[in-house]
Amino acid sequence: MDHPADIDRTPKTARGRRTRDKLLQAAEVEFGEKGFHEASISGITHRAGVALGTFYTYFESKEEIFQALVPYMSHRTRSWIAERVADAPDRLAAEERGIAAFMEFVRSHKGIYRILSESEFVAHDAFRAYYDGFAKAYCQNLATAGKAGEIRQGDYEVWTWAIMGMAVFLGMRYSEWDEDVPVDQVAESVADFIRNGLGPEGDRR
Amino acid sequence: MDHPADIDRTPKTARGRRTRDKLLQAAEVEFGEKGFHEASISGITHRAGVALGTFYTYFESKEEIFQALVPYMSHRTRSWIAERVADAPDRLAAEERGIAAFMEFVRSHKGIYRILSESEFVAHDAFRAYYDGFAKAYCQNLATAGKAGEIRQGDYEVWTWAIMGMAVFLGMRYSEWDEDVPVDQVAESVADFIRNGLGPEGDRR
DNA sequence: CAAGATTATGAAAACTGAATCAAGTTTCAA
DNA sequence: TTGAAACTTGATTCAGTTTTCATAATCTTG
Repeated sequence: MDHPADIDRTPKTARGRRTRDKLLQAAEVEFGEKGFHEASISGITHRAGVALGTFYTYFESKEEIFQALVPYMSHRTRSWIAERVADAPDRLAAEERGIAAFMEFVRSHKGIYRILSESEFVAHDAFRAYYDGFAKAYCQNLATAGKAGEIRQGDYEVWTWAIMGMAVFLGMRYSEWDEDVPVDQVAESVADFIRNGLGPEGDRR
Repeated sequence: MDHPADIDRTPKTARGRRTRDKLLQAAEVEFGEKGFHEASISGITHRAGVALGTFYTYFESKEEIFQALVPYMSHRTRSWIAERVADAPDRLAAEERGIAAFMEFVRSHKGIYRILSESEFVAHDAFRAYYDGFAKAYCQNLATAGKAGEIRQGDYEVWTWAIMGMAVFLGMRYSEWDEDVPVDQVAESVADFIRNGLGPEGDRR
């Protein structure tokens, strides 16, 4: 697994950029379908309609192309959600829409979801950067909402990670494993949880 | 990757059982340290102090021994938590202790936690069985607490998955990635969230 | 349009690690 | 004590992959 050192593999022409893109798109399908371990470089070049050797013009290894995929996937996820949350009247409404949007995203982009999840083991740095970045923005949102009196004061960072975890697990359970329950119904139940907690009525403390 | 079909690989003698156990223990270390992809069968047999061929007396493949590991790991996780939650006065106290226990478990058993997480991709059936089983018991607990008036009525299944997601993400963030924040402090913040939600004070609906 | 740079090709070489197997050792029931 | 079954060994085989490289095609620039 040794490579010709750190050569510059950036495409210099339009053709090069096109080919690199074809490889990335093909990799998205290949990894999404087979997972990292089962995927092969020849599978990727085959899907891209390109010779095997061409791969090494732009990437050093299977790991590297996978890694290159993660920021792009994470960007797509975040913009999908952002679009659908943009016009929420307040933070708590945004939470409900955000969960619903995330679940819809997983249902319609199984491959991306899989790549993002698997990156925890294959491209750990990219994975961590993705969640750290998301969390930072999210935490900021909570703090702002806190100032505006839309939500309580508290440990926003911990709450951020708690909510991200909720979303990911609900996406796994109700979008990846089983699509029978309508997204909005799940989102409503979580939103209720996020707003009111589980404590008995009239017994807040 | 084809194997001599479905031969009976159960050990028949005490020596056999011992060797199989050595292999499982070695596999726990090897997988925990390197992850599935990087781990090798020769690495496992080496750690077990056993010849390469011996592996195939008891297991068919790397996948199979990994799979065999998951139920055992999941059992250890659940009993660790159960022990520490047993004497909680009520459900909401149990939640707080449960999160803290889980986070402590991750801190002190990194390898096991890693295997369990990675099983999503390597031994998907075992992974799913683990979470389905856990969720079922958990959901039951919530329902009982609901009847007893310790928590509100609601969609216990969705809430169950939400809470499991919280725990997993908080474990990742505050036990795997960064152990600086004390476990109890995180647990307290989540417990507050679980009890009261984020909605502004005196504005429950 | 010529020449230099970039990109594309795919057969072949190198590599990797799983899987086999024939030969030897240990166990244990009779 | 004995011998058949269970177990162990590790060099070798093997299937599949990655990686290289010489050659060719294509762009780009002056």
